[in-house]
Amino acid sequence: MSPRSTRRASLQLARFVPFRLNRLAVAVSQHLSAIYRGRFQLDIPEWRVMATVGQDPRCTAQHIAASTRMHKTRVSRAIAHLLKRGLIERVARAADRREMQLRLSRSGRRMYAQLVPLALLRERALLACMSARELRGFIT
Amino acid sequence: MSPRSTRRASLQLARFVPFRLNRLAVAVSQHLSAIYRGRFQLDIPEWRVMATVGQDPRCTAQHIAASTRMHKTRVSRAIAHLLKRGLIERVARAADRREMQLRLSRSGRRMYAQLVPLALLRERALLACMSARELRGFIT
DNA sequence: CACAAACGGTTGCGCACGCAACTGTCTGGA
DNA sequence: TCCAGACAGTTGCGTGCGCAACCGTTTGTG
Repeated sequence: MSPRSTRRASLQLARFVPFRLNRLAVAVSQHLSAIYRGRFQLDIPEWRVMATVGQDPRCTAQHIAASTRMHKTRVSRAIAHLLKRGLIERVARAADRREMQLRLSRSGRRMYAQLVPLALLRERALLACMSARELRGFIT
Repeated sequence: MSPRSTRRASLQLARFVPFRLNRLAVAVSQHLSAIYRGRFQLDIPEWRVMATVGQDPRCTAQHIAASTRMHKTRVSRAIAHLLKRGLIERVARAADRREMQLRLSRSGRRMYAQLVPLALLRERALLACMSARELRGFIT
């Protein structure tokens, strides 16, 4: 019988699934974050906004917050940075002047075009490495 | 052929594995964090220190940092809190007066005894829910 | 034996975050 | 028609974090 199911259960942090899940996610996040920052000077919230706006050209801050599950203030500040850098543009919608429609600027589209294949490449590399080494052994 | 492997690859954030991994980890973390806080008034770094010290009664801050991969300042501050609350104790080691040996106090052991089964219970519940719904579908 | 480098642990500082409160806009009753 | 409540988005504030610099201790090499 494994130590996990002996009479008096013991807790080994290194085997505790929520902990391992978090550790893995942090490692992956930091890895990608370093790439985004080095290549595009984007942090993760900004990268997510770029990715979301790029795939849905009529999206709004609200929509980004909902689909990425980021806090609306985090979204707001990321958008502010991207606006200042001229990577995205904002148009007030006549139908409802509260919400602002977001879309990539010309330079934003240029960045997005580089960003997408790089992200997909990294995802593939991680999955290749993970599904063999990590993900298989992760649950067991 | 799936949209992911068409000629011009597209990036859907909601399908992007690093993003989903992070989202899942955050959700699990917040779930547990709320429990730890509500039940024991512990945040996550403090909880990790309790778990590590509890399972290795001659451990040191250095050891905690290495095994949990937390930054040493984060560990230091968590230890400071737990000391102030009297949940752990610290003894200078004669062999090397730089490192401090950590162990649970009486009340710390009492808390630890409640903490372990609760954590294992939550892990089991999460795995039951995840391996069916999330983890299976996560990779696909 | 001495001193520079390494090491365990702490602290000052700047920064990103979430909460709560705010502004401006829209909506649905009474 | 009007106004209370909801909603999109922003901002002030307190907090927790990581970096870098620090203190005291140990180690190894001349």
